Amino acid sequence: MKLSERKEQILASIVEYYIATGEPVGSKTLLEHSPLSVSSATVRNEMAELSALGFIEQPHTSSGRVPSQLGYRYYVDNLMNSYELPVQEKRLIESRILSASGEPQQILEQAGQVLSEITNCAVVSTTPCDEHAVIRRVELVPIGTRTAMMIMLSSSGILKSKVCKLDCELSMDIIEMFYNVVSKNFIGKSAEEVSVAMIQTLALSLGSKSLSVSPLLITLSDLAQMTEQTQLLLQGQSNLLNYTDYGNAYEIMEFLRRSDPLTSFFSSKKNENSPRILIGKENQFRELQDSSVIFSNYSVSGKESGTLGLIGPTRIDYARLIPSLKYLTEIVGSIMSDTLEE
Amino acid sequence: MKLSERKEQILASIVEYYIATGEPVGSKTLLEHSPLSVSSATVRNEMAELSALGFIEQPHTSSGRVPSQLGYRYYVDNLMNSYELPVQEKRLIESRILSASGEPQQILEQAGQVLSEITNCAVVSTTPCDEHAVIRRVELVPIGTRTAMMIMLSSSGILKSKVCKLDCELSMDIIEMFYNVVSKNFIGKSAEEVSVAMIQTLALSLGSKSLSVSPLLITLSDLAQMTEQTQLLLQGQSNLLNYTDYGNAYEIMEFLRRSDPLTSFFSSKKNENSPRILIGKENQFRELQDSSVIFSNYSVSGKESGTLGLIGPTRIDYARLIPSLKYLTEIVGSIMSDTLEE
DNA sequence: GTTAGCACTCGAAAGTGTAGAGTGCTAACA
DNA sequence: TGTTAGCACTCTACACTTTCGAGTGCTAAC
Repeated sequence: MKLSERKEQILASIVEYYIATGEPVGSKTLLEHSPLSVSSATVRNEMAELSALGFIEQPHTSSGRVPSQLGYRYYVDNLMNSYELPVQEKRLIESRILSASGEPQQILEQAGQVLSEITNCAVVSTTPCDEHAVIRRVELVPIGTRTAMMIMLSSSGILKSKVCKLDCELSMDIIEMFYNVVSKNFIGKSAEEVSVAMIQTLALSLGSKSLSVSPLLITLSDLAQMTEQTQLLLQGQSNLLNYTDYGNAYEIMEFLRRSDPLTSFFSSKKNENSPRILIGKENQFRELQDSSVIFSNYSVSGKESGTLGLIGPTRIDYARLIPSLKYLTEIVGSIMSDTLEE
Repeated sequence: MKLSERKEQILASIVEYYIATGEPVGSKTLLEHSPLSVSSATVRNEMAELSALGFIEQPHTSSGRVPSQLGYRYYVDNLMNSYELPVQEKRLIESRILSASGEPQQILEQAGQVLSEITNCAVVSTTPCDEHAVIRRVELVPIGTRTAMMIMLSSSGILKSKVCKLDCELSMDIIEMFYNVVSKNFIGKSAEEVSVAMIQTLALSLGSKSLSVSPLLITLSDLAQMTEQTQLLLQGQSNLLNYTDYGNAYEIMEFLRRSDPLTSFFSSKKNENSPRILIGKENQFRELQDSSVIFSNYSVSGKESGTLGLIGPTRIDYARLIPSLKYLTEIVGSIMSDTLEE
């Protein structure tokens, strides 16, 4: 549906004023903050129609208007002027992210930190997950006589490590055998392929030696699983406390902490266009019905790999946040790709 | 100061009832929840004296009494019966922590998770920091032709890694030279000793080859710094939102996020007896004047290494939390020590 | 030293009144 | 026909008052 130009102007004013102040907008107030040169009565008439069409709502009979979910949607789709990040700020952001250690986790952590600061939203991000990633390298670093740290590196740059305890001394023999087994059976395989069954078969084939190697193989399969699993990072939750009249902050924070639903939600959206904006009930989660979720995927080496998302009240500043999020995903992707470039 | 037995009994009742309900306790209510067989008037007389002595306070003239900071202190020092964790729960906790990867960070993360669940407090913990720890191992894992991941392992079990980008190809030559330099100059040294000056001197001594190795050395010094730095982990903040009438939760959460003050606070207390209990203004932080902080150190291989801490309102259940915290520090210490055992 | 009784205090909750922002409708106007 | 001024009406926020009850301190008697 296409609104008249004046209605659009009024709707945009309502959305922007409400986003800025959190106060419902009356016809008079609106005129004070808009270039419109008509009387308040005219505005009232237009507002009544916008109400009837469902674009704006009244918290109570005699209060100003507030954008409805539909109103926000129309605004985002048709009226919003995206604000472009100034180059200076881009530089600043870039340098902060480059100060991270270069590992995906750390890059995301820095990016999330920056994003939560500039957006005042909660930030969620998923670690890169590439179904076609393969195990590139496995290292075994002895720590004690019976303990070693195993490190797994995947082709998508994920590094995981785990301490492994053995039942017997970790001799050169065992280490050598382990590396042999690894290079023959694991390197170049995807993490998914490393199943418990596969480990068992392998252990059997080693015969008597399997006893000493099997703790290592179990650790290896744990690592494969950890590599395969997408992790959800959560930052800036405390930002949500700043919004008064924004539902039960505790409930939202608890929901975010339970990470699983969001992780699978993001994975399912991985190949769709981004950024995606879900306003209010457009998202499926009961706990986020009063929230907006904006998310965008970053690509590592040309492949969609993970997601950065923002969560805040529906009255967040879409025009400012969307470009910020977009820039952050671009830069996260490019820095991660850099690391992996051959 | 020693109170009479009856006063002690009354104080204990007040503290316990108030901790349980959050409601100020009146003389009548107190009798309903106490085995005391005197009249409410007698209790009132005793309460008046306890007020005069500063052990309890009245939020307003005609309301029940609430323990003062001094009252809590007396309770914790003299009246509290520590509750012992049932073996079953201990088992459960242990198994959850053992499921972590064995790295200090992960162990702490699990422990913090458990602790925040059973205490309903915010949990802070510091990674182990051992001034006498030395660099045990440095590994260089090539990722691309010009990128490599460097991994540093300290004798206290800390594992840090960073991606390093080189200006030229990472040849076998360079790798070999790097390992040489490392084993000659870094292994067995403490992380503190790795200074910028030292790196520079070293680079100079390598002459023409220094150009290709120096990015690696810089990364090495970054890693040394990361190893040396104590990190603060923060969990269960959202628990704090559950306490009504508990100051500005946002302010507290922001304070916890700024981690530096707490990190240095904990480091300064590392060699003191634990657990330590700071009630209300007994701690030095303006933001935590209405909170209690309970912390306890864990030792790895016999040396005090890091801290687990709980932060909540002054009316937390000391009798229950202190044993839980104590048990968690014991188990964290023992699991970490296990990993390092030679 | 303990207790019953009583007058007193004060906060929480519920009720009342008012100011002000905002509305919808109508009739007049360009 | 679209715009506007005017007006009666609605409803919230806020301040103020009243009431209720939990709790107190004090006193006199046991």
